[in-house]
Amino acid sequence: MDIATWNINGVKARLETAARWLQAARPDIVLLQETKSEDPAFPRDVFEDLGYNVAIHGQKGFNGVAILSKLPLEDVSFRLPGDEADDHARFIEAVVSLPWGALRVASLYLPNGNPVGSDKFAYKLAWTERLHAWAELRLRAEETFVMGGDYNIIPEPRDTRFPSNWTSDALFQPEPRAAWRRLVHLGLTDALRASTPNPGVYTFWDYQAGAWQKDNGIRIDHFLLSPQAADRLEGVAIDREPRGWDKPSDHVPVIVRIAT
DNA sequence: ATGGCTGCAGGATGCAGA
Repeated sequence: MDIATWNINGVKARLETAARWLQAARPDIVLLQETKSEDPAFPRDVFEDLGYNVAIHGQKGFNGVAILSKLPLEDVSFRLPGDEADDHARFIEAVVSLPWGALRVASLYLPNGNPVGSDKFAYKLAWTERLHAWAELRLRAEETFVMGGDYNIIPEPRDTRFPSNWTSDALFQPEPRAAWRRLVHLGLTDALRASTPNPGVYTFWDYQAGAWQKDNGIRIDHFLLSPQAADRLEGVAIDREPRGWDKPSDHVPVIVRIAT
């Protein structure tokens, strides 16, 4: 089965583009970020008509995550534990049943954190620690899970065309990069890096300054897999095509293939 | 390039993104 993650930068602005991609790629599960839609306004029908069950967690104006699934979604929950005061819609998880057992999927939208040193940066680091705790708990339970989303972290210099452009940016600071390494060192597999060590593998290109045309990209959309999920990893792909369509998101889908 | 776009809320322009 194929599981995709995609920051679509506005579900209402991206309806045609999203439907076009879903019909072409036909993923079984899609983890969406930056839906930017309150729940009553979320265009469920469009995705249901394409054969998906829909679980959403949105808010007004920004953020917002969702899970689309051709299989029924069970045990849906909407919050990353660890801070009851956090009212950002950045996390949703659910479970699907497969012949070999339960697969947990999480769609996460990690805070951007700019500017460095601000409250937003502190929030990013705190959120990452909460994600670490969540992953640790699931690993201890030896669950089969995939956590996909917009991590807003450039893990290494090879994950950006021009590392020097990002030295002052929250996405490339030592602290979030260390947090990423701590996540991986828990025993999670960075699906893309299980496939290739090569540079030039990006998931985001800025709208500005011809970044797409110049291939001035960064890799910030990731899948981390538990050992049980990594054992079933059959392939990973980044679909750059929709970045070249009209009215594109600035991110493209990343897809993992999991053996059923 | 001084974020040079884009989406959203709201009804002008500011916030947020990365």
